[in-house]
Amino acid sequence: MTEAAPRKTEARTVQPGHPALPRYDPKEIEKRWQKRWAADGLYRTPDDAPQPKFYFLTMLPYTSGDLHVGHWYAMAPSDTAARFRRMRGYNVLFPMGFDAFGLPAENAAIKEGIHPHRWTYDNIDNMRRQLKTMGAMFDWSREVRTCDPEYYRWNQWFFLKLYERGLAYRALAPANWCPSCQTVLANEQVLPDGTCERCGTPVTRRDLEQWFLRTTAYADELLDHSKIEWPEQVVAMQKNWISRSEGVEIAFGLDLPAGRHGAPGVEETEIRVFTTRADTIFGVTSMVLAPEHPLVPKLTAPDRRQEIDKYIEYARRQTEIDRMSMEREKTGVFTGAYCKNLLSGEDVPIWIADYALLWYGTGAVMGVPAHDQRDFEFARQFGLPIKVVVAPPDWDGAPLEQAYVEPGTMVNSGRFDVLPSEEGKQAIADYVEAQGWGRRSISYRLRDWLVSRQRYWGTPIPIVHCPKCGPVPVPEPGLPVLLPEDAEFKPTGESPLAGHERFVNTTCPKCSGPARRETDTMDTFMDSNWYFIRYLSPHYDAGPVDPALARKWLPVDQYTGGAEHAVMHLLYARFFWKALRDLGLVDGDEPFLRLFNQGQILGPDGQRMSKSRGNVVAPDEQVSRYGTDTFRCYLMFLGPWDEGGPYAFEGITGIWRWLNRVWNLALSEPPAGAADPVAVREMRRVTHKTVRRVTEDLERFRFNTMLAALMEMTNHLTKARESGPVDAAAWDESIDSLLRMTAPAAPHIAEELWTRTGRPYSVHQQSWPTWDADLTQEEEITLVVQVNGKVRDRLQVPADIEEALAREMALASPRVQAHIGGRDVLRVVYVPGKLVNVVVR
RNA sequence: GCCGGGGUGGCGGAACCGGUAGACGCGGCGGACUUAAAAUCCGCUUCCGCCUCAGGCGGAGUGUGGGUUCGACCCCCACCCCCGGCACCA
Repeated sequence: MTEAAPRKTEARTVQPGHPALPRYDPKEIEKRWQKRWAADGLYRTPDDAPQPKFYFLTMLPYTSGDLHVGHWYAMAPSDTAARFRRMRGYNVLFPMGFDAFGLPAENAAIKEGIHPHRWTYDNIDNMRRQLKTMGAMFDWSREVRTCDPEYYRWNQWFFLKLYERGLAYRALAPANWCPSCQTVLANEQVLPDGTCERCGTPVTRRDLEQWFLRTTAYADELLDHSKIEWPEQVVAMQKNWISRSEGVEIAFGLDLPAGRHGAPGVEETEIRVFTTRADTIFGVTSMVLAPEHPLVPKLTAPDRRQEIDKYIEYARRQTEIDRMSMEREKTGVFTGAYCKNLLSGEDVPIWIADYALLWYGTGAVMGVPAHDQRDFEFARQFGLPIKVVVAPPDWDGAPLEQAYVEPGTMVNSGRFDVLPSEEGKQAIADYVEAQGWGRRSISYRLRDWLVSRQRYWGTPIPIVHCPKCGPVPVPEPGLPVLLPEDAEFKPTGESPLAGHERFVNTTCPKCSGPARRETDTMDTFMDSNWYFIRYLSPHYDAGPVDPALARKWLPVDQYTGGAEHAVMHLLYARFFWKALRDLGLVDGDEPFLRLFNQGQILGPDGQRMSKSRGNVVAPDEQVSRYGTDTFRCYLMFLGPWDEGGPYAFEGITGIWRWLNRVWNLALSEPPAGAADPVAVREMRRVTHKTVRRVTEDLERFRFNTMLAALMEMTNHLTKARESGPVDAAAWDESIDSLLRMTAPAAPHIAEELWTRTGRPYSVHQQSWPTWDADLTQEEEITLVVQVNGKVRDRLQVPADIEEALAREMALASPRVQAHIGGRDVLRVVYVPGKLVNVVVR
């Protein structure tokens, strides 16, 4: 590729009062520079550059096949910020890859008869092509595809490391089952309304042997975000999701009367509950067990058995939707058994009810209707006594209309009476611990991550089930356990791999006897746990990452992506990183030091874009009409990046016009001659102020105001040129800065103009301009004069005006005098450089 | 219900640390160029009222109602609405 130069055949536009200029033709320019940059390896990130490293990561796309506006909205501003970093002297790593495993590939295969492998790789090729039209500085030499065996091999390797450490385990558990996807889902993948986040089908429960990763082992550490700069919103969502509660585990005595033993030999002598309200223990009037609680069959009275069984059956049939529906009346059944409140000595009837959740706390709730709204409703429903033990202020002993959950003074609580309930909480916890009836404990809402999936297009779990040895890890030389190409992948509820004889039948690595492979595959969030580590050395085969490069590049300095991943990817990835840290594979406690969530781009109607609504904006179409640079800038100009918002087709012309003005400005000779010194100083002031504004805006990802500042500068230069001779040096400085500052947002036009104005290739290897604070000083300011806080006059005064003079001028203003109207001046407030406020009355 | 974020012209949005509300852009209106249109360029454009109307003057105004302050889009209190998340978590 030769140096770009204006060609004779080019179309020209005539500017009023200016010689004919070549026309701005983004199509031609953009294609040409993309080729040149690729040929020159301009965006290859060296591992050994002397500059400080900066790892700028943006979330990789799922291989849906088409790059939509949402991708552009996420990536173009990220690219701009990364380019800015680079110009500021950092060695910036800005990689890209493809999240390539997952259900859609399989569904497409079933629907259209294309193999998931083929579907995925075709999509990758198309998306890579589309991504390249963005003109981003992605280092394609580091591309990662998560469905490549050389990638998922390390998923398996990690899995085995976690398994060795007891962080991966298999357990029988009631799992979220999507009848449509025919697979289990992690809790995070069930929407609040109880439907599958992928297909919207109501999720049901199934008891299944599943693989889990022990995320709860890191619950407390995951709750600590003090080492990272993340949006408050995401931090709040993670905290909320993990939700730590401090309380006490307390035993209730279980001494079943003869004849009440459901089964011979009930060895348990207690039921343990978890409570955060130990202070209310004297108010317990029922014990509520989750229907699936293991003690239930043992302690149910024979005459209650039928009803209890019916209720258990009813509870397990509930979909998440039923179970979560609001305003539902409390249901439950009495077991016929009692337990003993060890503190009060009272007998307490044992019930089962589905508002007690097996997985939370101990799966058993002490029912305190007076001080817990759920228990209150339950007691009302079944006529259980409501015993007040924490007196509300001014309580006259009347029955409560609803649970009183606030602190108060303890009553009816034996030796703890009269204590403030907050103190009572501690006193009772101490007492319980001293008596050996329980201990303080912590419960989390967070549950372990269910990672196995009964689907084909994913990473096979590298375990062999041997009838003699049980589950046996595949030894490292046996990795990767390859996903067979020729599987029948119709969903049956069992993994499609289960029907693949050659895959399933194997020998036990331990005893060499016949054995069967695990046929479940891993959740695709496993892939996104560490893809950013693989970018560093995508083809390294002695480990998941070249350790030297891991030390150099990790952790990620800046991560950008959508907030929808707050409690899935972003939580799993933090967990995973911490596990890797403890395995000695990475250093540091957090994978992503800074996070920024862009908002969501909506259709022109303000609704989520969807084919069915017909409000989808096709990026390719916008690009072919206006060019990549215009489209990139427009996405950034729409509004604050973290807010997202509707895409308005009309507005893009504003950016288009602006880039054309920049084009004309840079290529036209300004009128020569002796320039007015005031105008020269003004031009330099505008330029240096703009450099400051743009720099500060880019640091904070405020692309919309950055572009507004560049437009203002452009407008100023246009006017300056119209209104007389221009100082050549000041003009050159302005154009130079303008082009450098335009380069991150509109890389192609900036490069073209940079070259056409005789500057050395490439603008993207130039340093970012700096500003001179002295030159940004205004000579004149507008002094606002207020009377009683209302603006009454504006005076043009020298910036360094003396206070006395300013006050004098303000009071002398006829407009101000008119508004004072002879009233007494009480005081005059002077704010240097801003205003004078005359207070009268 | 709880936790975050937000409510500013016709529209997207701007406003530093409490000091000119409406930058920048779209749209609209008027004008220049053109046979014409497109494109481009220039001017005006928060609302209301008034006047001696190329201009000028006054009032109101940042979801609502209060408060603090010389001065509030910004701080405080109460409330309404919108968006996102969580929601029987003991």
